[in-house]
Amino acid sequence: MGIAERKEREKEQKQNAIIDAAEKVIFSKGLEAATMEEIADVAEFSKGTIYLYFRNKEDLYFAIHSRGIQLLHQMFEKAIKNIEKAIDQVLAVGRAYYEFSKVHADYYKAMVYYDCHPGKADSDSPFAEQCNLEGEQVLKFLAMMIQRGIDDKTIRPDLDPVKTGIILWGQSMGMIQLQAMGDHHDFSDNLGIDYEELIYNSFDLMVESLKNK
Amino acid sequence: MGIAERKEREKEQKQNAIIDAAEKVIFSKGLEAATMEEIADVAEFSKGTIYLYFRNKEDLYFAIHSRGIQLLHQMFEKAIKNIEKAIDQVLAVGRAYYEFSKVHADYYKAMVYYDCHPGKADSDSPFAEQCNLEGEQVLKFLAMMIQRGIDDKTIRPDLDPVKTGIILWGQSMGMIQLQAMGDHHDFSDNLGIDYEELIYNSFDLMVESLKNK
DNA sequence: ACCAAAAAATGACTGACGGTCAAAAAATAT
DNA sequence: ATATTTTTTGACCGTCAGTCATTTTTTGGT
Repeated sequence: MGIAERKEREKEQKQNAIIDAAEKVIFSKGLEAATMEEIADVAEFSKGTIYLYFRNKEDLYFAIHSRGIQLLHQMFEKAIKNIEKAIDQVLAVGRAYYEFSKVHADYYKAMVYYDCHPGKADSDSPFAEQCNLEGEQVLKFLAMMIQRGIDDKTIRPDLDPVKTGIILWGQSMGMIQLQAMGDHHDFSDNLGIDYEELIYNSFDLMVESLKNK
Repeated sequence: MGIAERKEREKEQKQNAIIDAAEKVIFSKGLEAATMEEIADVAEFSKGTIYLYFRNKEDLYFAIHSRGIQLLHQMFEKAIKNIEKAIDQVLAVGRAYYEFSKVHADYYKAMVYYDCHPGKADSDSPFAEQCNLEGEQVLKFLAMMIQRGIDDKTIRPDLDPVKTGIILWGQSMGMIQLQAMGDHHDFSDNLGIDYEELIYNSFDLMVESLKNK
């Protein structure tokens, strides 16, 4: 009797359809302006149904966030594909991150929103859980890259791979966030700073500080 | 006739009293949970009066944010007081930033909220303006520090002071934000990472990459 | 085919909150 | 004492997240 399985599948399909709708609405109108009612309309469900599949609005953010991390992770994997030395992979991953923040700006914004938000205490939805897991996987990816660099002697052997991975993550995030800040506030448009160049400069500095000379 | 002047003074006092009340409420209940009604109660005004002094809720955030930057700037100034070499000042400022994020966690959170928020288009309140100005002053402070380092030969002469200042700012912000993320999501508590150590490590790496060797 | 029980979907309703504004109160000027 | 201007008020409005009694659809036994 495959009814239970079919229902399981249908439930997941409906969930994904709702996330699709949420993306459409949120990406076009912004996080705050998007209403559950409109998301429901686009998903062709009633509002009440949305709440059968997601605990609340925040939960929908988590789901979108999760898709974003997966996309980012894929871009990271692709970025290092044809690069020999791990130290060069570090730069490639940094650039991929920046690329992500531009090409998938909507996902990026959703992710930042989640990261910067104090998050209600009861964030124990399956989607929040998945975000954490996927975040850890990205960190693991970075740590492995550093380890390869130590192994192939292109990265200083005195660095801790896990910690260094986290540091790279944090510093890159900060630089990219800086640009995002500059975008929505008028913050320092005064000197006409080229953020792309600045970010690449910062990546160079970071790579420089890791190099095994 | 000093009535106009007195009224001016009173208006400012009332404004500050409202910001005080907003801080009390927002710092104790969080940004979202705080209501204008409660802020008004604490300030001992009616809700309508609040809106005579502030355009909207966001405007109150800006005012709090502005106080936060001023405090941070003061801590930066104090941090470099008795330090000779500019390169050592860089580290001191980084540590002061981290200190700020811990000691004035409430202000820090308010500032992050502002920085990460897409910000409604009409952010042309006097308080938003002031935030931008104060932010630029901090950047100027950092740029001057780098310039001193180039002058006293402790920092690489090939670096652009303004850009490098911004990079330091962005990278430090990213590292500290990482810790804040770890605090409210369960993000990578798995490996029991000591964030304080990690942040200090990252500062060391940054300083290292600036040193004139 | 039929029907009862279970599962899924609905949408009117609630409570809460940000923001407004006509009216009231207070301060000032004449 | 009174007219005028400034300041304050709080009832009111529209909106939206989230709920739940009711309806619709699906399932499984006969």
